[in-house]
Amino acid sequence: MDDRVSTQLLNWYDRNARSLPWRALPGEKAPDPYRVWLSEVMLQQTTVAAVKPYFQKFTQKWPTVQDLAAASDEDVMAAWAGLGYYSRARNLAKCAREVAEIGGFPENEAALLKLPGLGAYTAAAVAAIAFGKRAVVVDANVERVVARLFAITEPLPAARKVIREATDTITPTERSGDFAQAMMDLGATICTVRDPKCLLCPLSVDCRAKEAGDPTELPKKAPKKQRPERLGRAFWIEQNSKVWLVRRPGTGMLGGMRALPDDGWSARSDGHGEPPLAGDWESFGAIRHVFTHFGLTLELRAVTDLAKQPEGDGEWWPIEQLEEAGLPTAFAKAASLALARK
DNA sequence: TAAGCGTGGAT
DNA sequence: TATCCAAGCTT
Repeated sequence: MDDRVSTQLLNWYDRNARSLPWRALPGEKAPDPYRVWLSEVMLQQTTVAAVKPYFQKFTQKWPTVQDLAAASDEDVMAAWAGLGYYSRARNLAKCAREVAEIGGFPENEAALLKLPGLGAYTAAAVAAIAFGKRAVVVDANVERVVARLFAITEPLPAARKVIREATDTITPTERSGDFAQAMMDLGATICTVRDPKCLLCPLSVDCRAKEAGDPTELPKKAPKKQRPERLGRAFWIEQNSKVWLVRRPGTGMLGGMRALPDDGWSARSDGHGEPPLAGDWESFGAIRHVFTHFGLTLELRAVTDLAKQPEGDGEWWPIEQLEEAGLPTAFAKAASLALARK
């Protein structure tokens, strides 16, 4: 049934492919590797809807990988603000410089895998989509489709190896990039987590989960542990219509991003509560934000009458232009508390 | 292998 | 409101 699966799927894709900004239109030549790579990195654990405006912004600002390679870390991080998983932005800039240095993207999967920010999925996807290489592309969509197609009942993540092997058996030699995108489109629009549209599925004839009854039972997943809660404080230090912003350390939580000074909630459990300098601090309320591995209540404390200047690595930022600072969402929410007071 | 790492939309 | 989840990578 292997050939039938890929044939059916590619026929379906020819009629139903989603039109996306980083895709070549049907009949066009292969898409620009830079755009493929950029979109794939942005799409890591991120929805198509969230990526679209960022992809537009980045390709407008930096039309080629050479342009991106020439950009400062600061500008790249600020442009990425709000998209999440900020190590992607750090690696994006690093990768662009490596690629520009060697004169273009490597075309084979093994070489792509060595670039920063490209793991098994992204290296395979770029090799297949941008360079027409046969590669076994497995993302969360493919995991779901394949687990159902082959009725693989072992829970994730342990099932990854078996799922990859099964995907290998149905990946065609020709058009493996289209095949990968077709699998992802199918997973996103037909073979969905809840309420799969089996009546519209080009693979339903071969689907063992459908045959067994309820495809939504697959893939099984290991239970996840509950999310702890933390309490932290951010500090609004204002003077002459400017606010004091710091640059967070290059690695770890929100690494490399501009931020309000805080009391260390990201590096420990609760923050220590101590403001960065002495003064007459006032409470501006609190916001709530949920990260992947903990929930945060973030109190905002403010001082506008400075006894002495803040010290260390930071900058006075015009409050009128706070949008352009590129604050990650938790701090952007906190800042909105201060702005609401004006 | 498991944990750390964001965010917003859907349900 | 709470939970789940998305075109995963790094250490």
